[in-house]
Amino acid sequence: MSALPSASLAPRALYVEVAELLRQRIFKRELEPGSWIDELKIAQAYGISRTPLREALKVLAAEGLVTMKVRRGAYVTEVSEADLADVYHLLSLLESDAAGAVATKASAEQLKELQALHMELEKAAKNRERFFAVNERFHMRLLEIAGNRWQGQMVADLRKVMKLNRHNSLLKSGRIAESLAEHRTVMDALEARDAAAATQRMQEHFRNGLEAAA
Amino acid sequence: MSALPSASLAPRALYVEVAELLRQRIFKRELEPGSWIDELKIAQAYGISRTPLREALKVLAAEGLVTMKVRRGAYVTEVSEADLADVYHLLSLLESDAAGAVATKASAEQLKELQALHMELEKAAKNRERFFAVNERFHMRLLEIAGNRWQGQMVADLRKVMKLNRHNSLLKSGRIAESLAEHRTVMDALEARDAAAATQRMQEHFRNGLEAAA
DNA sequence: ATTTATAATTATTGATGCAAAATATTAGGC
DNA sequence: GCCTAATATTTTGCATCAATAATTATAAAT
Repeated sequence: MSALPSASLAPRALYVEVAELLRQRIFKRELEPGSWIDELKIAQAYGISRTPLREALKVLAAEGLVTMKVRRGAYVTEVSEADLADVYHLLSLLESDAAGAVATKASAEQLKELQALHMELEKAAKNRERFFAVNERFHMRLLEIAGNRWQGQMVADLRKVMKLNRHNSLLKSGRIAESLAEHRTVMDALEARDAAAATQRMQEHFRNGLEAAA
Repeated sequence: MSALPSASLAPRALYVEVAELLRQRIFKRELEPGSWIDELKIAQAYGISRTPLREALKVLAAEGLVTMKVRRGAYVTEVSEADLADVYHLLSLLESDAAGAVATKASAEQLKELQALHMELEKAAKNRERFFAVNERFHMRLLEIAGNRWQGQMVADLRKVMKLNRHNSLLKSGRIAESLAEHRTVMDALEARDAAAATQRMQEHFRNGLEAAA
């Protein structure tokens, strides 16, 4: 029925395109956790065949967003509170390590870039939607600068899984001011080139986030 | 031409089966890193269609074993020395954290289990092939006991990627005795329920492994 | 009335076919 | 003799089709 977004400049395969669309629908909770994903319905709605759709579902399964059951199709993954704690623990471990790496290896330009993102974050404090978007960009840029692509991929996947849980602490508006203050201390440590401090500040940032979620 | 292994007790989908076969062929270097994967050839060799094969390739791509290029098919991932260092770094981070968790939360039975695996490892010191197999089981069991399924999945995937590199330090026979001694110190820390020590011993274990690879 | 067995419907999984794109090959021109 | 252009072949990617398995509904028997 509805046409898919036209091919971008760098033409992606259809299954990649569909995977992205489904990701967004899952994050928007149009597809609820635990619910079955009707292949036929979605294929018809998008006006595509089931082949690229099934390939897209396997990509999402690898990311942890959907769960494949044998002969029963794909289901949106349900993330329990315990799961959320596990994911938080890993994000803390991986991102605090990355912060330490950035403190030592980042170029002056890269630190400036992070500083700019942090300023943007401060300006976005009133707009929840925008705050979360900029916050995500800051964290992912930090991982990029850390320069370990496997680490970056893992953090990206974990952050996706985190979005599945509605009790995601980052959604609590009361946390924004505190979150911003913690970010500031991380930036300070980075600019002081203090790896140990950067690691610890980032750990605290996550610990506070988890406590707010509990 | 050749028939696939018959369905096991818990029937898996064909694409899962094929993914496992390809994994083994990649680890055996029948499919060399950097080489192109001929879909048609493999599908015919296994007597299957390209559909489940393509799904299997996407699973392997998610694990990092193969790399998909748009309109150019699948290639066995090439792992550089720099990549190997990155992977080692992450394994160190994730597994040392797991060791700390196990030191505090493992039951007496679970520690006994690890102890048994370690004894098996000592007995396998002369047989390289067997040593590596038992070593892998020990490390993966540790992750299971740590109880964070995402962490376990990540370590499993990273270990697969590590196997792609021929200069994998674990393949150096000279390291076996040292590796065994380091394992012993990890076990001691676990049995002493000393989380900090367990974490540190495991970190050292990986640091030594990486240095041996360089 | 409840349970079991059988039949029908529905959905997943795997195979086949087709079109577009990329690569290789060959012919023609400079 | 080499470079360029056109053609042919190969291969990916998507769609359609067929078959197998599972679930649901229905009917019969205890």
